[in-house]
Amino acid sequence: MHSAMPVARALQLCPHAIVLPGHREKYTHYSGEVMRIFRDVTPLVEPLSIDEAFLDVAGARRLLGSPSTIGAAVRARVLAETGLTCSVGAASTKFIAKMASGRAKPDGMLVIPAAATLDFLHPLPISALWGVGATTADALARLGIRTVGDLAATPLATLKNRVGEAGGQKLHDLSLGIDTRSVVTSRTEKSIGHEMTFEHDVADARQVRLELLRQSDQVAVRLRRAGLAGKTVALKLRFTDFSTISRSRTLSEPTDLAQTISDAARDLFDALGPMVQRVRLIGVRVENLVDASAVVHQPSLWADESAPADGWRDAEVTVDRVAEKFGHGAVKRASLVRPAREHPQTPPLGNDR
DNA sequence: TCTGGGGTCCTAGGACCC
DNA sequence: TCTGGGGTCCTAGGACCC
Repeated sequence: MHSAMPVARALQLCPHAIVLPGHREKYTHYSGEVMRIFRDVTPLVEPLSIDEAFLDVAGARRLLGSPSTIGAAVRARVLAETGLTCSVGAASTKFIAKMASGRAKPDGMLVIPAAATLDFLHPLPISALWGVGATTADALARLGIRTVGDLAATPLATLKNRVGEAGGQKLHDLSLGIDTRSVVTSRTEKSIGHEMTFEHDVADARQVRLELLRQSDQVAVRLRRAGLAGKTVALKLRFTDFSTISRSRTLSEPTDLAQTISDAARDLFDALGPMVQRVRLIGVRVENLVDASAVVHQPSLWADESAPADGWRDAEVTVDRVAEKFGHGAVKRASLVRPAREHPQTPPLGNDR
């Protein structure tokens, strides 16, 4: 058995295994404790996931000692204060440090001095590189590239040809130990979403819509807690045969409201037409996040019942038609194709609507 | 081997603008 | 009337990570 293995598969291999539920709150709590210890060492901490972070200790060396001294101290403190073991990788770049910590697992430490970087890197299989998964490893193997050393000896143009512009450049740089990224302490979230696999695949569209409503609500709550609003609503569907599709719509302004998110998600779902396959998973995600306090709310075209009926209704119909035909992103331009003089009764719509 | 839920980043094509 | 090159935005899909 190994990590990320489906429980069903694990039980096949090990029928007497005892399966325990997860405890997210506990993991979040301990994550906070561990990150606090990291921030005691240096303020330059970049959390990478719930249980890892980059620490820039360049400025702390005079005070705290060599990288291996600092690493040993961090490991000792985490164990003493949380009871958890952890692994440390130390190197002159983030990428090498990350790979070193991977080689140090479990419960170990590996320090790679700058001068030893290529000796450490080149014998490793390419699959050990951070960012190289099964697909990329296969594609490179077809070029006869198996180790990081092989990669370093491959012309950049060949790599770009095989795995794309950005991917090729990244692989080339990494194989030479080049990584100019610095430790970034604050990163803003790019998207917030929820998804869920049904217990049994679902054939009833109403049940799917109900779940979309629930997820939209959860996403909206998380957006508001984070003080964020998002402009794009994305729907994800996975079917019985595991095929997966996504549909998204960009709104005319960012939202953190469950109703707006849910309306968009439901529209995207309904636009797919009648369900031909049973649904295995659905998800709602809001992307293009911005600081909610920066969002200037335009008067809503749909909700304002005090507006002169004719003008609003007229505009509403146009906007609905445009949105239906060209997608919600096109609504911004809708008002531009209807000169105001043709509709003198239409109230001002605001600058960009 | 029938495959969770949270994310990030990249690509490619089309529409559109200057 | 047909044309280029650079750039942005939007959408769909996919690779990858923990």
